[in-house]
Amino acid sequence: MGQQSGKRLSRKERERREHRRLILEAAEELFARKGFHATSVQEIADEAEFSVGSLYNLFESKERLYHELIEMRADQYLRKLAQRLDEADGPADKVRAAVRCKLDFFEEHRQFFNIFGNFVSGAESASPPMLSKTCIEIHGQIHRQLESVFEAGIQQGIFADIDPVLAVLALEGTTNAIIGEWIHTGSRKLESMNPGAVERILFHGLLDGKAK
Amino acid sequence: MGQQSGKRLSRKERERREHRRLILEAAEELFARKGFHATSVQEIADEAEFSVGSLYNLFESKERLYHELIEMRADQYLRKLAQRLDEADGPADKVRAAVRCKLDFFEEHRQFFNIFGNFVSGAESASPPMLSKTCIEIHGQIHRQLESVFEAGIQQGIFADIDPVLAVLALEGTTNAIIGEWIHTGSRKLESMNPGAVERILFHGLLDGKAK
Amino acid sequence: MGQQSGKRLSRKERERREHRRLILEAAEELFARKGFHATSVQEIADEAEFSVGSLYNLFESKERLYHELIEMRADQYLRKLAQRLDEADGPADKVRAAVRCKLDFFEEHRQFFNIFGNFVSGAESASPPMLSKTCIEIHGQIHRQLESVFEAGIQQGIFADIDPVLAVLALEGTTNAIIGEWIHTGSRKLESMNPGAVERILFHGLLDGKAK
Amino acid sequence: MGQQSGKRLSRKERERREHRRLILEAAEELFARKGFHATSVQEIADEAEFSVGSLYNLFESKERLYHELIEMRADQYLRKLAQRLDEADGPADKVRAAVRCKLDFFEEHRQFFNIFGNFVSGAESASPPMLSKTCIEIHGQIHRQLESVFEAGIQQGIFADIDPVLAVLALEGTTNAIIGEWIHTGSRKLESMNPGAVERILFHGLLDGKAK
DNA sequence: TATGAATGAGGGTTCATTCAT
DNA sequence: TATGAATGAACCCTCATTCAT
Repeated sequence: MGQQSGKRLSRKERERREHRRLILEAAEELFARKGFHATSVQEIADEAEFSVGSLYNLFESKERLYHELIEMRADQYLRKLAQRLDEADGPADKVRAAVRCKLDFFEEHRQFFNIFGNFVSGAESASPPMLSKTCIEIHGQIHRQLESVFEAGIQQGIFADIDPVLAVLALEGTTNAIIGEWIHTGSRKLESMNPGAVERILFHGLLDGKAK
Repeated sequence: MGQQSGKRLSRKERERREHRRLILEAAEELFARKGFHATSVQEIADEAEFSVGSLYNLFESKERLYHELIEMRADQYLRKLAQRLDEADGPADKVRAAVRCKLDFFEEHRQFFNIFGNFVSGAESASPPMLSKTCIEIHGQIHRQLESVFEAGIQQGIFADIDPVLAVLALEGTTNAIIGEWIHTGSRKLESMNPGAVERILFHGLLDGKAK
Repeated sequence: MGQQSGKRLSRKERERREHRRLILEAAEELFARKGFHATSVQEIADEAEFSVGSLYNLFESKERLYHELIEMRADQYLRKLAQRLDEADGPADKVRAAVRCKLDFFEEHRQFFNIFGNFVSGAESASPPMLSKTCIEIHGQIHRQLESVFEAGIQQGIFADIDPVLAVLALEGTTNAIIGEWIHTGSRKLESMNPGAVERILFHGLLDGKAK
Repeated sequence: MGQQSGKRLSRKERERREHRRLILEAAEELFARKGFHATSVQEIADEAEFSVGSLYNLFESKERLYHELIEMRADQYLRKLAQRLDEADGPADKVRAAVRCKLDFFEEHRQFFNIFGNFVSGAESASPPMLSKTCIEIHGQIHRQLESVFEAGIQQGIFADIDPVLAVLALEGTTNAIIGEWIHTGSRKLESMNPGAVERILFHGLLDGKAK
């Protein structure tokens, strides 16, 4: 009863999800700023304007909340990346798409970079142990997708005969460093750090083309 | 008092430094493995075979200990890097030296990468806030050194006309990703991740040279 | 309003009582199994298939619910005991009736023994403090009834000249120990723990009759 | 070094034991009065005039503290009982010794009765689940000792041919009821509840000897 | 100087109770 | 009236830091 038009979700259920979203947002901001251990459940609840009890009605534990936060954003990212790769034509374009997708995503969710980015460097230390598994898996998925792009490009003679794993590390490492620099230098987008410049360096390297 | 002859350090002072070193070593291992918050002062003291009281006689606080640990290794790294850059001839060789220096250093001190690497991505989250300042400064010093290498290389027409900041990010990001992969995939040195392969990708990019 | 004809209880009132009964039953099982503190209001509501809100509409508090549970069963027991004592002829028979009544009652309601039995030994510890008063009163009523049986038996020369208080304690203590043993050893009725054996030991004591 | 005369315990170790004793005493009083769940660690620490932290330096957990408390007193009781049984001559005397030993012990440690006595009636509900095992075992030890006394007495024709298990339950149940009554009626020793009266009722039963 | 027991604020979590719907 | 989400005080426990010895 009542109008359940498109969504067929009860009001209760809709509210529940909204409240979860609000808490996840508050948590994202705090975890990103202070890290997992230094953020208290009380702070998250305060920031989201709920009581601790309510938080625990919606999430099993602080750890599980962190987990869900990462899974939510990571899924979002994975879906976006898959779509952009799918839309792009040919290996070179797919690499460009991957770069742009990543820069776009983390420009919008730069808080999340501080949470997820930690794992890029293999530093699982700052988070609950159980978590690293999830993060490693997600990184694995991203890497596998990109590796297959490079493999295709190498077979087609577009890319040089470089180990695809290494190619992915160069791509991911470079973009991570750039995003980190954005965040760290106070959020303005540096002129030179546009996708074009990144692609140029990835595709052609540092050496002067004319010199070759 | 006592003999201060050649070294102009008293036995007391020498012992003091040795004890600090032992504690810093124990701390490095634990911080790297479990992170700052999950490592207790008691554990560090136990591992180093001192009492907590002694630890506090030698270090102001847990936070300060972490600080000093990073400063110690970072200084070591900075000195080594400066020396290698100095020894190398010409911008291209200096870049090769920087890559090799970094891979060498973190292969020997991979524990330290889990501590210091966290800051690479701008993620100060996992550590006490005061700390990030030190780390940012150190990263700043490294970056400035490398930037001047690239500036020289560009002026000499060896490197393409790329923003040196971006070039440094590519260099640092790629090497970070590789080191992270080493550590994470269980410490064996992947075949393709030798300095030569890294330099190839940095210098010539991903595209097939013949295609150009 | 509504039909109140024969029973002079409205449907509302009848439902109310039925719901209270259902909740009390669920609570009895849980309190007996897990104790007062380890049983949550939520669990009771779930077990009885009501919401917590409904539970609180019917009972003032968890503590009061516990209270009423004990009062309900204790009244039931007191009525049954009074009836059996009334039906029995002479002090000795009344004692036999008391023993059988108690064993019968707690065989049927062994869950309740875990709740009420706690007070037997004067141990009010596990329950809310306010509760002990009710329990003490009920124990008092039982004891007074039994004491008057012994007083009569002594006056009639049937029982030895023992303090009736002590006699009641022997009767109650022995039966409590037996019921506790039943429950504890897993619910089978031990061969030797029949009312006859209990009465034998209470009436004639441990010493061999022939030896007298 | 220092004088370690009789005890060869360091001062540190002696203090440690003394502090444990003080906390156990405070805990005994509170657990006895309010039960396990209703007693907070903070309260115990306050009562013993230590900080919570100190309590946790000396005891693993609240549960373990409770455990140790029971084990300590129960061992004390078991030793005393064994000694008294050993000293007594013949089954009848041993039963007398058991009664007196129990009344003496719990007169001195009536607080402990509220903790340990709970288990007499098989009501394990009020305590942490792990605990009941310890208590059941201890009760088992006591019962086995007493059962063998009755078995011997029956074989020697001193006791009537009653199931020894039942005889033990009568002995234990009766004494429990009496101790409970002592505690509950405010600690004065009732005139009629002297060991002699208890033994009389246990040995000769309720019936008037002349009537037989 | 070296020790480690003592401290207590702060952590994550639970749950009896309330109240808007 | 029936519901169950929201509340927050209180729980047990940890650990960086201090200080008497």
